[in-house]
Amino acid sequence: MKLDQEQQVVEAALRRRGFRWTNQRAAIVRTALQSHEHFTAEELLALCRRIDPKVSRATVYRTLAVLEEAGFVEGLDTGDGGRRFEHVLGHDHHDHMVCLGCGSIFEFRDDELERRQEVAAKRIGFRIERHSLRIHGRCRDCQRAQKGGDRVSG
Amino acid sequence: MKLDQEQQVVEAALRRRGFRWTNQRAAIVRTALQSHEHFTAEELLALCRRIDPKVSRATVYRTLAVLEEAGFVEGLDTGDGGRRFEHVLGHDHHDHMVCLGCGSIFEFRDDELERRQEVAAKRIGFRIERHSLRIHGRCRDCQRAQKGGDRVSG
DNA sequence: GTAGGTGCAAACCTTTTGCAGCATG
DNA sequence: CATGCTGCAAAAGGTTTGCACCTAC
Repeated sequence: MKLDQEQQVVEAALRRRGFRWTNQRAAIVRTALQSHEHFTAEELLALCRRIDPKVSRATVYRTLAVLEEAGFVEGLDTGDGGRRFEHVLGHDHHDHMVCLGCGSIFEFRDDELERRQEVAAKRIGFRIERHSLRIHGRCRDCQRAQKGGDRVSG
Repeated sequence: MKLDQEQQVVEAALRRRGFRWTNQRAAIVRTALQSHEHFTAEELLALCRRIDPKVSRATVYRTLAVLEEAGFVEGLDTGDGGRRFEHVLGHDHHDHMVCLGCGSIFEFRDDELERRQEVAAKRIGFRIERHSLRIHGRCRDCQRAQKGGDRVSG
């Protein structure tokens, strides 16, 4: 599925829900769809402003909330108080491993993992809306680089 | 293991790392150990002040950082920008479901879940140091309360 | 024409920091 | 008695909100 087509999917979905389709939203959606990185709200804002320099921060946040609610975007806490987002159109759901050495993010998916979570939730009558599994550790390269260097204090 | 004993474990560990043992830290550690809830920094501050009314917010944050670093406390993002903490002395590892309706936190543990993560990590040569699985959704009670009220707009 | 959306700036909330004074080791 | 810790208050992120204006439908 290509960009224009994806954008139309989002547009249609939002309209169907009674939202208006504004230039700002078009810019934001298009920018988010184009990004194959995990972006912050601030980064998204900067990128949007290349298309339309007067998109405001507030609109980016408001639109991200709409998109998240509609299921086109997923947010993940970075662990330092911030959040990053990714669009999920054409992606399968996946989880993340974050390298503490270099900050790289590795995506992975395991159906059994998903299933076990459903089971655990069902057991207590909990309805899952979303989840975030973040595994922190060291990627292959950083393990190699770290050999012999264990910290004790800052 | 009882409270005094646990507190001494923490004290000894911090001293060993070269930290001083102050009244404030004693109050904070004791309060954290006593709490079998997931507390926010602000809540911890309020509780500490019952023991010692002049403990400052800054000290609570600074001490939480030390405790987290030392592995006595674990922080978890609540998904709304905030964080909650729990002490891990005498606990097994577990994951969390956070209710978006009422904020309740449910703990659960699934060995297979842990195992699958190890497998996924091994597949790409990633070494896990820690992970956090947070499931966000609605608890049983909040699902009931929400029935029939599907939002379309704010 | 009228909701709903937008921009701006200020408010918010949680966490961090600079600095002078205090208390621990 | 030196250094690390503390309290205060201000600063620093990141996100939300009030309000008047604008625009899609």
